[in-house]
Amino acid sequence: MRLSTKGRYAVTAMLDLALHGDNGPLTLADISLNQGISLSYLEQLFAALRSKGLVRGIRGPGGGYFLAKKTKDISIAEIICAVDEWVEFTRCAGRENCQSGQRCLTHSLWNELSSEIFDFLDHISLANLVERGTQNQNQHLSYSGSQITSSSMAA
Amino acid sequence: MRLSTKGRYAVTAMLDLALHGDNGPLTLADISLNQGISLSYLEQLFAALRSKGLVRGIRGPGGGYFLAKKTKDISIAEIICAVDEWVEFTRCAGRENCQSGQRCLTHSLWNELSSEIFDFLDHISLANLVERGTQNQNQHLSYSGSQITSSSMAA
DNA sequence: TTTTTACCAAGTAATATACTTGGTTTTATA
DNA sequence: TATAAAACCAAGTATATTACTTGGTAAAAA
Repeated sequence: MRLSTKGRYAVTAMLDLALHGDNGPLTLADISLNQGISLSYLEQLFAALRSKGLVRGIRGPGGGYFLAKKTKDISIAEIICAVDEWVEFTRCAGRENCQSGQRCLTHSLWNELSSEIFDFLDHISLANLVERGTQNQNQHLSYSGSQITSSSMAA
Repeated sequence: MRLSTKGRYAVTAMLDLALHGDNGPLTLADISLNQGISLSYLEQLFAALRSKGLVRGIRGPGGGYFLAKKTKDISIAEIICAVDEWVEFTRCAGRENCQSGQRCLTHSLWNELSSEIFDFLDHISLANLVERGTQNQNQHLSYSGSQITSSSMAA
């Protein structure tokens, strides 16, 4: 998987868009100023976000970008995937030089962990983050994913 | 934050070590063969893992590496941090050109999300992954972190 | 004393990141 | 209708990171 600064830029920009709310479209120049990201780099990120149907762009004066979906329907995973692409690796699929089993086992375990991280990020929406910002400071984000306790895993 | 292929290599190698269990130390040459990672690159990764007290190396014939702690006491976050270093960004700390508030808000929201991801990975241990491997296939990993439901966040 | 291993340092090639330059459309508005 | 503001697009470049290479030294078992 990947999840580095590029995805962070995208999430930060999308958050900016979400916080701006319904005050008309927000220009990339504004986001560039707000977040300290170069305009052209934002253009590239937003080309990806647009192609994935996460934002809509309006040309001409008074134009800009706004979210193409409700904030509750946009997950962090979606945003990161749009710009970073979530790679599934080690698809050794049992054949080839994986006869020992050991290799395949670590691979499949990593793949599970990878998709678990995906699920985690997929269950946090932009709306969650925004709501979090408009409330008091001492709460934490939630993970409302598969409700499995640690006891269900131990032994 | 960062969490790219380098961290994946480290986690995969540590998993290999964990699965190997108590059958004496495992050589980097073995891991290199098992996981398809270059020996010298592994050496670099293990130098970091060793300096963080996650593994111990034994020199000479019959030597190799073994885990320096119990698998239940080694979290995925620890492993990734050892090789990838977890960066805290956007420490604009309220001053400078953050008067608008908007910028600081997105920054602090991202920082919260970042530490939430850290907590998530910090609550998954090597033991969890290994146990997962020795059981049947249809279970999922658990996140036994802060038990907050989504309802506690919504409005 | 030979071999096997960890350990170490200084490189390099390939790739990804973040940015730059120089455009073209579209569209509101003066 | 001309101008300017914006999205949109393509092709570059500098920097940093990733993954690997080379060529060692040090420790310890046989």
